[in-house]
Amino acid sequence: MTAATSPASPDARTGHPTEAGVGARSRRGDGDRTRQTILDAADRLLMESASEDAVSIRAVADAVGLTAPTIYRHFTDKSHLLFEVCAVHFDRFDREVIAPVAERVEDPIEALREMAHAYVRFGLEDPEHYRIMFMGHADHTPEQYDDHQILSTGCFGTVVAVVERAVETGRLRRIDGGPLMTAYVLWSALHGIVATKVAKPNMPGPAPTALVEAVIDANLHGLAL
Amino acid sequence: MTAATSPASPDARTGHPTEAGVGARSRRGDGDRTRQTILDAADRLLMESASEDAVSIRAVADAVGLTAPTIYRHFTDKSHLLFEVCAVHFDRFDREVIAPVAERVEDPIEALREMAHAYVRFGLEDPEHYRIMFMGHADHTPEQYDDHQILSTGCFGTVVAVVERAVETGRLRRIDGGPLMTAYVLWSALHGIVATKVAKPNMPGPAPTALVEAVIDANLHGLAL
DNA sequence: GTGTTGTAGTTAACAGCGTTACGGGAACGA
DNA sequence: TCGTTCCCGTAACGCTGTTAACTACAACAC
Repeated sequence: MTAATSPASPDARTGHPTEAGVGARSRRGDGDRTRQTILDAADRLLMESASEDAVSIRAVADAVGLTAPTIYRHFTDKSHLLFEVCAVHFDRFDREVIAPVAERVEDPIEALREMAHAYVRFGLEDPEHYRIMFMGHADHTPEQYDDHQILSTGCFGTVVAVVERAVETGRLRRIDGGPLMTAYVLWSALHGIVATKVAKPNMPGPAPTALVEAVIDANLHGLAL
Repeated sequence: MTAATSPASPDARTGHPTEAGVGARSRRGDGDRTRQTILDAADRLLMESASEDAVSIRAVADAVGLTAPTIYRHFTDKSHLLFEVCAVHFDRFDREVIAPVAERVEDPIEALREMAHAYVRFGLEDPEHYRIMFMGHADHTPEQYDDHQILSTGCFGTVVAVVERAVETGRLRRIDGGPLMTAYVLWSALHGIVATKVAKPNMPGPAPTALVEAVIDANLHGLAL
């Protein structure tokens, strides 16, 4: 990568951190910088390999020029590392995509439609992140991501708020279970679309974009005659 | 289990196969019986442990009183073994649950409603089977389950037929993409419900049954006012 | 009865995994 | 200068899926 030093070479004590590597032993307070370097490397590995299996502790360690046990000084667990990597993506998605739509788009229906497309686009962009966050075994999930946390991470609250606005302005029916249930209904369908495409990218079927349109239309206007 | 021999003991050459074990070396043509024994053991392990990780090749081999490499004489791969285990469940579900509903229930709408509930019930009954079949990495999927096969396994064809009947009898709208698209819309929502509950059983939210009702109602009558 | 063949099984081993125990050295405060 | 603290490496454990090489034995032909 860089010309200065061969990055992440096993025995290179060449001095300063390389692009992705750590290089010489970090200073006393530089643990956090190393931690961030590890996060970045894991993120990159996860995106490039598109498989959680390829992101082994040893692979991450190699990528940053450390040894495997050192990772455990910065992260308690492999699942903690991976979830933190994914949480960054989900947080940014909520902050930079969903929240702006909620503010920008006046019409709640149109806002929901835009969010739906953005959500599916986001899920399919880095499928492995989506898989780890929403499709992984609960036993492999760190405690802090259990239950409510994983929902708030997934921009669910923003959607509920928009649904509430739509119900209050008379754009959506009020169903049993309230706006929360409505949000779950919509989210389930979108999650189904993403989860299918993430798990089986080559499965035949309609293009996600067309399916999202159909799902929204069906949920809004109904399929029955 | 049985009183005759200690099942699956490492060195027991005591004679006849035990309940789950193979026991004495099988005859020339008895390879298929051993194969089935392995399938049953893997199925049982998968249901009891509720985790694919617990179903290691060695664990299966131990359960039937064989050594790990022997498994490879009957199955080319771990994924092939697991998928065959799951395919049995899905086939039976289609044959014994979905198909009878399609025949028994005259009203296509009511049939779809019953199928939807049955589908979710089935998925949550043995979650690990559902996870392996529909939520696993495509790279871990044996070739013969790729693409169309996995769809026909999942009772999709039966649903499409019912939707077609509903459209032709004027019970459902004809949407862009035809009955196939309608089936995908409905299936996506159901898959979303099951996939969420399979991955995160403790996640807060409405009970699956209530959610299924809400999803069906929304898709039939629409949420918009 | 005596090979021969093919099947079903074994043992040993490889490469990789997540993870832990332990030790050493550099950087800091005193 | 001493002692503490933080960062990291080496070695190792027990597990995984999988392969190679070999053995035991039932079934067949002669």
